Amino acid sequence: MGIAERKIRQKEEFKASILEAAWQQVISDGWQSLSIRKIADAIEYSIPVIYNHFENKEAILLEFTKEGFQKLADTLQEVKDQYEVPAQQLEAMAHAYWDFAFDHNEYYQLMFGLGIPACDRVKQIIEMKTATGIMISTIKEAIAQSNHPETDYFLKYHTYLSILHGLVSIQMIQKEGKPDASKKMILQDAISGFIISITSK
Amino acid sequence: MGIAERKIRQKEEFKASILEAAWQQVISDGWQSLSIRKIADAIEYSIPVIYNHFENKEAILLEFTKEGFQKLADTLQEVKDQYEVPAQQLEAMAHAYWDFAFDHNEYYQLMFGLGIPACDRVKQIIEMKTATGIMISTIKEAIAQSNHPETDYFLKYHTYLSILHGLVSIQMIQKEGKPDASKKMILQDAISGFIISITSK
DNA sequence: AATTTTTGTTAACACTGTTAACAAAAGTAA
DNA sequence: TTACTTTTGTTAACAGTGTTAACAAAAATT
Repeated sequence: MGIAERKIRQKEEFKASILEAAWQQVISDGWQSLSIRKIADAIEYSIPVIYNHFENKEAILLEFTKEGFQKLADTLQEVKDQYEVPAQQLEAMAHAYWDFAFDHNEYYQLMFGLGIPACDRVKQIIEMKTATGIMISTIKEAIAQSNHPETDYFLKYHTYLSILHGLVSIQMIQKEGKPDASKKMILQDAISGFIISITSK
Repeated sequence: MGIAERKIRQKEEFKASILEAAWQQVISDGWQSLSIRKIADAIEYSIPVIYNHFENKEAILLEFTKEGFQKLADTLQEVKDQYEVPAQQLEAMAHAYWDFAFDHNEYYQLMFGLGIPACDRVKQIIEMKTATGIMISTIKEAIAQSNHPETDYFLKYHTYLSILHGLVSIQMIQKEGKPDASKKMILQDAISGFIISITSK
């Protein structure tokens, strides 16, 4: 009986079409002006059908948040694989992180900014752990090869991520769109300082 | 004729009472659930009176943002004055920044986070320039006394602020309330690395 | 005392997210 | 095919939001 399978397939397609319409909204007018009504309007269905597929609006945004972390994780892994030395990996990943933030502005804002972090549920985003896992492992490797292998890797990871997020978000507040290449010097400056603090004393 | 003066005084008081009611709302339920209606209810007036004193809701939040930057500037200046050596000043200011962020959580979220930074108007907050001015001048002094007086101070300032904001906001996303003292080691770690990058090669 | 200005209110508009009540279509069983 | 059940979708409403136009009341001015 392929009938049941067709049904769940259609359900998946419907869900995807909702997300697609929602994403269209997000990239054209920002996630703040995303509304259930506009989504319903776009897919030419009534409002409550959306609630058959998503518990609420937050669930839709959560979907994008997950997507964002998955994309970030993929990007980081890809970049990491292009190098051998942990220090080089950390530097390359920092630049990739920066590029991701500005190339996928909407994702980044959903993942971090936005003020509706739904702090409780943040830990339940396993895609986030994927991304952080890649960073942590690289930090660990860098520390292992350094002159101070007893260094607290979690502290260093936290520092690494904070520097990256800080640079990105300060830049985002001041300017919209991707900043010019000269602004990347700030990233280079901060991240090389960080790497030195690990590799050598 | 003290009559005109009384009027503007009353107007000021009214404005202040609006802000007070609003702030009460903010600290009890967060700025996201602040509403004009609740304010009107609290001050026992009808809704439109608020619009006689504030252009819109954003103007009210902007007021708090300014207040926040002013408080931050005051705090930084006060801490800075307790030290002589720029490097020590930078370190102390970093800790003061951290404490401010968590002691005045609501202010900090309005000042940076929140996703409604109203990017256009951000530059018009002169209180922000006051705060950044204090940091920049200290960075300049630190660079002047270093072995590399030709270092780009604006780049270093940007790095300094990014590290601080990054540390704070990452911490805020993961936990609510003030983090335990051990978490401050991360700040210590990052900021001492930064200071070394200025003072010595 | 009449008139203008300020101040405040009521009521509405145009939006939000969300849900209860109900109709229509689709699938199942006799 | 007919009767029944389940899924799917719609209409209409509730409870909110920011904002504003039209109007009444109070205060100040002439």
